[in-house]
Amino acid sequence: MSAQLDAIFAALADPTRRAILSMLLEDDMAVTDVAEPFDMSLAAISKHLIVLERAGLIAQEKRGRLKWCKLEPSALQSPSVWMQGFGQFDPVNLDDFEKFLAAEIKSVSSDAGPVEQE
Amino acid sequence: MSAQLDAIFAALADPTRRAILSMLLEDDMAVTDVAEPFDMSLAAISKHLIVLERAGLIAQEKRGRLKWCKLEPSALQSPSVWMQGFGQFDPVNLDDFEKFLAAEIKSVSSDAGPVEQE
DNA sequence: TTGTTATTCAACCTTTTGGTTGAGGGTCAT
DNA sequence: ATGACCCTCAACCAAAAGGTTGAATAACAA
Repeated sequence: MSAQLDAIFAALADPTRRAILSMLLEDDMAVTDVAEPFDMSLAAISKHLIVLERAGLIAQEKRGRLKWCKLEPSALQSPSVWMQGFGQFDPVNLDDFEKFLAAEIKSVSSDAGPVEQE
Repeated sequence: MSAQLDAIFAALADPTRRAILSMLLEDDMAVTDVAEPFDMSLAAISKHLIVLERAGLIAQEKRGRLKWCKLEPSALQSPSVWMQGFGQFDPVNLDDFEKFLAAEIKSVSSDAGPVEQE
């Protein structure tokens, strides 16, 4: 449905949220741990996570007092299919992806996100 | 860069803009012709086209008094690569795309977009 | 029980988004 | 030159987005 694509693309349009997804690619994390590298309030991160969940990009499961967040990569399939129809791209390879991911993480950490260097 | 992904995903998050892209997939069009099927002002469509152009998803070229809009499919490559890295999808095939596109157009025409039926 | 930790909720604020209308500037035909 | 057509600009508006703070809830630990 159209609204689902709306939600997914809107969720992906924010660099903080994309950075969160990249973090979750490595491991499931609790909310506080997701928030740790960002220079913004926990409540703000909590909101971002809700946006991601509404879009179906992550799932959140409460265990004890921690709420675990895990990636739902299959949610990216429909927008990916939608997009690919527009171009005659070469089949995507993981090397390209690593490159983009590295650039993304670097730029996010310098203006919006994880603060590792200062 | 991160800001470019921001702009592209944000541009794709609106169903009117996605419908415009789908229309341009079939043919280059002038602004007025792009606007014709939509139930909104020409100025609104003009703004949508500017958003799409800023994101690099279309190019606009003025010839005479008409301003032609054409798709720039290559702009979709980087976000597509970014997204694909999250899933282990099957290679995308065009049949899947046709299906999604049909559903998209249908749903857009019933709530936000081209008004063919009344 | 008391306190600490984890997360969300509620209220608020500012900026952005998506739409409107009306005026105006090019471009073409007569 | 006059007028019709194509498109954008400017000013405005309502709603949504993205952030804040402070209080509230829930689960564990002492």
